[in-house]
Amino acid sequence: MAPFEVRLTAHRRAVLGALEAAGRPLSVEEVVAAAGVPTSTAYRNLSELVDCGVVARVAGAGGADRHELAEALSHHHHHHMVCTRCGTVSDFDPSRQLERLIGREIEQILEETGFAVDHHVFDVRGLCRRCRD
Amino acid sequence: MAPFEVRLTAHRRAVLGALEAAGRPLSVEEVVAAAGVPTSTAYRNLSELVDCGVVARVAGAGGADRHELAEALSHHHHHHMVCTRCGTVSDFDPSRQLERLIGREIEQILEETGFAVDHHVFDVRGLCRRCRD
DNA sequence: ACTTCGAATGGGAAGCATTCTCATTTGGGT
DNA sequence: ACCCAAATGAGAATGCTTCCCATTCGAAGT
Repeated sequence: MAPFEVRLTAHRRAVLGALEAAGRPLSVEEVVAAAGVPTSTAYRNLSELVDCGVVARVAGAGGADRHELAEALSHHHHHHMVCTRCGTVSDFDPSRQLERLIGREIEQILEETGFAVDHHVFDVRGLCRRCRD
Repeated sequence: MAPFEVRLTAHRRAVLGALEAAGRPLSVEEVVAAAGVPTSTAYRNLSELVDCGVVARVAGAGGADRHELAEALSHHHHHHMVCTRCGTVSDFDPSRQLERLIGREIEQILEETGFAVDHHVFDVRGLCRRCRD
């Protein structure tokens, strides 16, 4: 795999700061702009932070990946609303009931198919309020 | 956007045939191999078929996209199990109860955030039976 | 069958996001 | 202050996908 410990350098602090300030998944381009780090460093640092479990990688609208603070570090478990027009991704909280049901579903999958679920992705795609107008 | 009508040429028939035979989302490489069409044609045809609503594009484990027959043409609504080791994607059926709850959740999202959901993605990621050994 | 013309094809070039390379710099521990 | 592995960053390299464009195909009309 990859290292599970990394130094907390100024760059990485800046990257984490940008993600925290945004409170939503950012594209690499946005991270580069907000954190003021070179592109190659942004990519490398984001990957390392993902490997450490500090940052989560989420699929955006096009092919480009986005990143946000891992759930353990942010405040709660959540899912994503991906705007298929402007590409912006924002978070939303699922209901307790839904999460409970998803948990049960995952157990069933293991039983019935032998597939060991590591984590689930429940994202919705559509148009954000601004892009609907 | 793109054309909503396309000719049903031999190539496109081959592509659709490959997707139908597989019964699971295929990588472009797999489509090229199974349908025996050149890569550029596979990409173009898959995109056109996606635009027509005949084929659905689904995100795989790495950056590479996969394609399968749209739900309207296959047999039922389903979700995906993505193996993070071998990249294979297979389908599974969600319980009625889960789908009902998801529908309700989507209504709430519109009410509370103004985000108009077009469709939802509920995929699980983990290790398939073969890759667990 | 023959013609016609827009649609489809396909090989390669181009475009992007991402990863790799490697010489140089940085920083934590001794 | 010194050492050495870790981090940096500019550009090269990779890999997936889209674009270009000269050629071919095919459905509708004659």
